[in-house]
Amino acid sequence: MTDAEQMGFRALADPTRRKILQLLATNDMTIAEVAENFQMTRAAVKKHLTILNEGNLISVQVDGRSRLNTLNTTGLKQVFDWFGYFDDFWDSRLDALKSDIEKDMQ
Amino acid sequence: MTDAEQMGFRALADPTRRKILQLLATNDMTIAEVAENFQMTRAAVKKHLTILNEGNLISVQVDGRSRLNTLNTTGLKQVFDWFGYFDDFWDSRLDALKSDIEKDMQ
DNA sequence: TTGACATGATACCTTTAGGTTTCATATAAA
DNA sequence: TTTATATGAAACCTAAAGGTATCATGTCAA
Repeated sequence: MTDAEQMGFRALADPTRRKILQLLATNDMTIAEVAENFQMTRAAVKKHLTILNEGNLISVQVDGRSRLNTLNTTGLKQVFDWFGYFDDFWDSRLDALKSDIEKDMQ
Repeated sequence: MTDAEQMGFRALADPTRRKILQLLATNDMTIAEVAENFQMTRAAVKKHLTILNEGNLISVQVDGRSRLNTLNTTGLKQVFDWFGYFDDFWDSRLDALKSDIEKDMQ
């Protein structure tokens, strides 16, 4: 069983899936509604939604014969947390940038 | 030509490449040094480094016959910025870090 | 209860990814 | 100048990814 972090990164690697997340950030949508936004079959979109779900990036509310896909921040946070490893590096680069700016302003 | 954001996400999708970035966050390394940390051939590691470079996640300093791979925050930042789209959905460190950055930039 | 509709699921195809092996090239050292 | 060393690069293999088409299933409506 692949770990959650890996599933998240894998899910985010595809541009269609990232766009789906952005769509779902605006509105919860059924599979059919999501599919309207792409030039691929509903089956293909369904596969992407499955992968997003496995990465905990979306969750699904079953409502009769339709399923509403909603954004799930759990997976986003897991991936996001990975970046914390670079906080120090990041901050020092940020400091460098800051002093460059200050130098320019003098 | 694929856009920079996509190259970054693609580069981060592989666990070996993420580990390489963590190694390089500690020390700049030659290809051979990076390869010592994995059970795969140097050629395979080289491929990973190429993909990381294409995603602007590392940069390379040529030094005679050896090449020193160093972390490049450009690509990290590009990927990181993508998460900004979801700011409204969470209250995580993203908001904290972003406001820190904004404060520093003032 | 019958038919339409939203989705699930499987088989299949093509391209991309990740890996190996092998050989070429450039530079450092003897 | 010769030899060892660090890397580049190409050919090749296998598995996974992303897509299609097709059919099955569950649910709503008439």
